[in-house]
Amino acid sequence: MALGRFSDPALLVLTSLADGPKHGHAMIADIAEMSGTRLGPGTLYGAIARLEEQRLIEPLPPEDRRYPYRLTPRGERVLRAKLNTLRQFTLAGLRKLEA
Amino acid sequence: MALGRFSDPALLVLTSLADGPKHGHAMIADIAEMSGTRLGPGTLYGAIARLEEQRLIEPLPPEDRRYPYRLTPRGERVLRAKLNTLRQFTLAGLRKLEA
DNA sequence: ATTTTTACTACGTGATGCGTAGTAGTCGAA
DNA sequence: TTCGACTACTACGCATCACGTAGTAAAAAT
Repeated sequence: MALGRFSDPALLVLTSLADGPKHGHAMIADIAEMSGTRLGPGTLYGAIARLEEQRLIEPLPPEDRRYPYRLTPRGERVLRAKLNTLRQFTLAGLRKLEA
Repeated sequence: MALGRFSDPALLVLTSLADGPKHGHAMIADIAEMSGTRLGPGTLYGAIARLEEQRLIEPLPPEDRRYPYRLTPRGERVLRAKLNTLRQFTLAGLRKLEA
């Protein structure tokens, strides 16, 4: 399966966790502020479950009714690589548009 | 529906057309070189059909058995906006990872 | 003449995006 | 003290999309 299937919500979640652990609801707020995209619960928690299966994020002990998650080392590596690739890709694309 | 659903293959196709019209097979080669992702025919032509429906790309007169496409003005605007957003997003994400 | 390459079309499955509805705890105000 | 609003999820389901496989057909190469 690899990581070819790396869709928007998953990337948003990983990036939201890049500066520290967060629980679901906090991610929604963070992502909305960061990107303007407000994920619905189905979208968010679906993405979270898949990322956990892939060991890119992992749960922390629950506090109250909150289930915080953080990046795994692997998740951090994958995120960094993905962001770098994307950055280069966008620069190449914008350069293409100039010509 | 908007443009929220703007997944990888669609972005790859638009970006491939950013520096000039191409037909399907040429896009596959271009995209593979550009991003390392080799789209299968189902993925590529599905994305092309959807982008044409959305008037982001349009067909040119066929040559031989080739069906070239080019960006519409709207497609170019949308691509530019998307690439800029993505670039800012990736920079913000990478900054988060530093801290 | 046969194989290979080019350029697609057709189709099906499973994953995923995304919305709606529902649950349950907490908190402040009437 | 009960009513509503907010927080933080869970459950469910439909429609879309990614992606692989198979097949068609013409042209080029051998």
